[in-house]
This record gives sequence, structure tokens and C-alpha cells, in this order.
Amino acid sequence: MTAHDHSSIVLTRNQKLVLDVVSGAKLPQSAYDILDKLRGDGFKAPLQVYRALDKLLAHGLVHRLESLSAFIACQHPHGEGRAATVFMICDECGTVSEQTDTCISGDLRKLAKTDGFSVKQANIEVRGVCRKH
Amino acid sequence: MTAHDHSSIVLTRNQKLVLDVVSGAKLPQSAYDILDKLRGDGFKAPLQVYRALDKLLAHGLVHRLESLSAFIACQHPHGEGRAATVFMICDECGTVSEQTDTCISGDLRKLAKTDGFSVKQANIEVRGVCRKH
DNA sequence: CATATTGTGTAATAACATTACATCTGGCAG
DNA sequence: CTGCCAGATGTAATGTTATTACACAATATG
Repeated sequence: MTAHDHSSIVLTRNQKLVLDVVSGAKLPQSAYDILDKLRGDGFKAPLQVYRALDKLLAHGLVHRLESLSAFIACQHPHGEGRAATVFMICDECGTVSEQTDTCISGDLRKLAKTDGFSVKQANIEVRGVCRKH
Repeated sequence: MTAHDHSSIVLTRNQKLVLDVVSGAKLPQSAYDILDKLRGDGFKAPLQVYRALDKLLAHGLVHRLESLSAFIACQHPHGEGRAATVFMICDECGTVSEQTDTCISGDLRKLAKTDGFSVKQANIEVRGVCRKH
């Protein structure tokens, strides 16, 4: 079992609700977007969202896009190896596509090595224009 | 002349002050860190900092670290080609080292191509532990 | 000189995230 | 069964980061 074995994760009601909102959205959702969509389900404070997100992030079910301060559902089964995750963010329509790439993670490690730096985690966010625009 | 020809940029007083703070700091500085350090020079509002940063960012003299919401001075002469910039952030001491790499930018473009995505800009932030720790 | 562009000062507000503290729930050791 | 404990929850308050709005000043350019 890897650190990202989704099948064995038990989610609470709040965690499921948050995951559903993020999964169902076409665009990245901010914590406050999520909060607003869950008011009908009894959510009243941002912390309820952030706590659920913490767990979803820890298990790789959701990713945080740093440059947007927003969250998307994971589009890939992770835990399959040493692949880097790359997010391609379209500046026209805001959609985000998640890709994985082993070359990049290799290059990154090689680059880090020359510096004596030990890589734990990488966040790669690419801005540009998607196929449709 | 490239988009990042630093030598030809004329900075105003506020912009120089902000650049000096960022350049002089060992660690990434938040906008409010900078504001506090410039109160003695007459800075009173965050916007004064953000406006100066806007220009410094536009000219590549300063970089924003998305995962830290903080800013560092550029450590490389950019505009030298199609190299990707990689920030290595030490989780132990908070220091950031800026590297450039042409392999990664190539991989990134190749990866994007399979998606029909046209890359304008890439932000790569790596977390880990630096040589000293 | 007239005008356009860029920069500035200040206040208010918006957007994103965390701390603190009390309570609840479910599993499990005794 | 019972008492305890870890994780989850509810709520309020606060902290941190960033922007909008508006009036005015400085500088460059025709």
C-alpha cells in the first residue's frame, strides 16, 4: 500500500462534501467558493472547509494551486512512481489540466544534486493558453 | 535589448527602496515585512509596496514565491534564453536558491505540446532540505 | 504649453487562512 | 460495560495577504 492508496481512505461527511464540490467544479475552487456552496449543508465557517481540505490534500485527492490560492480534484492516480506533477493553467478560460512527467522529476533531482539539495516535493504551475483558445 | 535588460531600467525612489529591502534580506520577504522595514522611509500603506513590486516583478528584478506569498531578489541574469527558473526552498532554514535549467523548460514544452497547450510562463517551486541541513 | 502616462498618498475593503477553545464521537484497553 | 483517547466538529475571533477607489503629483512627449 502506498501513501496514496485512495481506495482505503475513509472520509467523513464534511470531507466527502468538500471533495464533491471540488470534483464537480470545472474550475479551481477557492476555500470560500467551497464554503458558499456548502452553506446549505450546514457549513458556516472557513475552518470547516480548510480542515476537510487538509485531509484531502494529505491523501492526494485534491491539489492546491499556489498561484491561484485554489483547489482542484486530483486527475491522476498518484503513487505510481517518481513522476512530477505539472499543472497547466489556461489564462483564457481558467481551466487546469494535470499532467505527470518523469523526465522533469529526473531533471529536477539532477539540478538539485549539483546544489546539495534534497528534493521532497515539487510544485510546477505553467501558465499559457489551452488547445481551445 | 531583451525584456529583461536590467541595465536600462530606471527605478523610482519607492521602487529602489523596495528592491533594496528584498535584495538585502537573507530570507523571502512578505509585502508586509517590506512595509514594516520601510516605515522609517515614509511608507504607510501596503499599496506602496505592491505597486513597487509590480514594476520590479515585471522587469524580472524580483520573483514572487507563490507557495510562500513572499518575494526574493532575482539571483540570475535572465533574458539569456529559454531556460526555466527553479526555486529550491529549504524547509529547515527557509533559504531559497534560484537555478535555471534548459532541460526542464524543454520537457515542459514537450509535455504541453501533447496537450495542445502553449506555455507562456512557468513557476517551479521545489521543497526540500538544503546542503547545510 | 498641453496632454498623456506613470507614479504617489491614503483610506477602506476584500480575499485568504489560522488560532483558540469548547464539545462531540467512535474505537478500544482494561 | 466503562473510562479514556484520538480525531473530528462548531463557532468566534483574529491574523495575513492583496485590491479597489479616488485625488493628486511628477515626468515625458508632441
